Amino acid sequence: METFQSLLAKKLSNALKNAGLPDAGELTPASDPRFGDYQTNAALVLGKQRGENPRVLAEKIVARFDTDDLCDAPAVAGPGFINFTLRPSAVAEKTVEVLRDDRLGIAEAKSPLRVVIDFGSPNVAKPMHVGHIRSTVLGDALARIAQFLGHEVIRDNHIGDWGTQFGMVIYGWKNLLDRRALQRNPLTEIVRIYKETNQRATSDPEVREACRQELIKLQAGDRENLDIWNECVALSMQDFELVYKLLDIHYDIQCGESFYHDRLPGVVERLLKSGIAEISEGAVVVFFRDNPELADKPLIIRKRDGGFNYATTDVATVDYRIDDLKADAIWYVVGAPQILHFKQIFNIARREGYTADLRHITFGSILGEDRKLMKTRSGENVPLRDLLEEACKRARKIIEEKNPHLSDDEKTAIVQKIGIGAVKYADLSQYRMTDYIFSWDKMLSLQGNTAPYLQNAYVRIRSIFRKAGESVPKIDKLVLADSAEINLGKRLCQFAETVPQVLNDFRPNILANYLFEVANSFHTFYEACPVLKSPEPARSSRLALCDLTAQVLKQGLGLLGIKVPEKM
RNA sequence: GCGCCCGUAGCUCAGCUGGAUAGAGCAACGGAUUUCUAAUCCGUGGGUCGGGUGUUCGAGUCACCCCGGGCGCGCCA
Repeated sequence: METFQSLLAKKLSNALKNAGLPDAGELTPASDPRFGDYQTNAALVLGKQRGENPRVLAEKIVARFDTDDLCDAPAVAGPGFINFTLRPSAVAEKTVEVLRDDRLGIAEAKSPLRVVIDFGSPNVAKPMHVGHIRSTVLGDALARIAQFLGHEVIRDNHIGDWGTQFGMVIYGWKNLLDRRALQRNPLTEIVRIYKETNQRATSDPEVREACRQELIKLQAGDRENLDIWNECVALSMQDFELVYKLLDIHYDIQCGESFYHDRLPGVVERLLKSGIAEISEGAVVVFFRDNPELADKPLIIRKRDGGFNYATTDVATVDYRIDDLKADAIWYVVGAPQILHFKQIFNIARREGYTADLRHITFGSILGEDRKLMKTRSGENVPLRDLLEEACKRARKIIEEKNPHLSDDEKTAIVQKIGIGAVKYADLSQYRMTDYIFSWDKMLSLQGNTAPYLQNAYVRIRSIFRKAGESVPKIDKLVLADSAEINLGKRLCQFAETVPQVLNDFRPNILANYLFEVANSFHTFYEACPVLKSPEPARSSRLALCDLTAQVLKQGLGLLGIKVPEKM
């Protein structure tokens, strides 16, 4: 199925050829409804290239443009733009086409990639907190979208399960552990012993040294320490799973840092051998002398004491993902503070001859109402599970107010979709690089660009079908007369143009904003155009529009990892 | 010192590769409901796009310099 955009672009290309001109500029949705539905700046670009009057060129192009019932005669406007307005009949036909397509018009990628997406990556022995929302939710949405577009996605949870923190955890386990507390709430107890050990270590050099020894024993394969480590990892994973279940997130593989442990010596040897790394002040270091930006920022891959670090693991991770998993691309959904680190890692990968497409997909922070990093009142990280439960609690309160007659079971199911959806949407509807201020009232509001507003549009449609008591009519012809109908139809046809755009720059907010516009157009239509009370053929047409709107909302939100309720 | 990100309406934010008179939502004000979920819709007011210089037919967008905020830069992850 072809979108209006690509149909028009082809026609434009033909017109240019017939006018003896090369392809130029671009054909995009109109910047303003006054200018029609699509516009091209081809004549402006060509005018500049050839030193000719753009308006004259535009006229020449328009004269050779075959509209073919698709749109009205293109109009030349302003400095030389060409504007296209779709004919309602063409919109009606395309809408039917989209309705019959189980992909809602969205084409699969021409050259599918195998892409590893690295997102989430919580640390063992620490509960997941707000800091993990963005990576997790953004990574999951990108994975869903890439997968839907036909890419082969491998979702990888790069868990922090092998850091220096284990020296302290093991020391705490051996000296401070309360077994009963561990049974009651495992992660809380592990965090407690970790924190307490950390405190002791800062003030007491002997404790610090003891922790170091525990870490060395662990890394040397000491049985007792390995057992403790294994148990901590398992308990932490159980805790992560609870959150993933709430968020409806799954991973294909969970290769944490420990997975790469025994590959690290080989990595360092290889880099030394190839001359990419060298020994400096007793450590093994990679310099980036020919890169002005990195010239004064070397990267240590083996410490003076022989230990490996984060950077070593990340080099090994690139190896595994490309050599073993055969990835064409790796997307790292990791916060902006690590930009430098990934530049270094990617630079090494290129020097080693890897050609895979490596992307660091960065994002900003979540701030509290005070515009500082979001923390609890006591200054701690807000546990993610608490936050999600709070979201559901608040959603329940609203539902009970608005729709008290729902059964308890119904409410519970709805509340999860609304509460979790609100948290996810608040994140995804905003450009990922901007820090955003976390506000319960805003994200759960029924007005504005929020998940509940979009979900409500869906619910209203479902309500119409319940009321009608009939299944969706199979239609082969739509009649679009009212401007609200035509606008909605156009909007729905744009779904296929919007979704692929997200991956241009990894911006799910493009899809979120589109869905908001769909819901807006639908509500306008809903006010202006009665559905069930209309005579045929309007009634069937409108039912079909409703049906397609519901499908686009459900599919679109689904691609963002957000569910829709039938009632709310 | 070097580098990265951000700065757009009172508030929260869109504006991908430079395109026409800069847009939403909230808040404010004014309307609409015998109607499929008013949980909505329609309308009004609101801007030196942090400041400046430059590049060009055209700059919120690109380059350079400032201002303000955040972050990162050999032995943490």
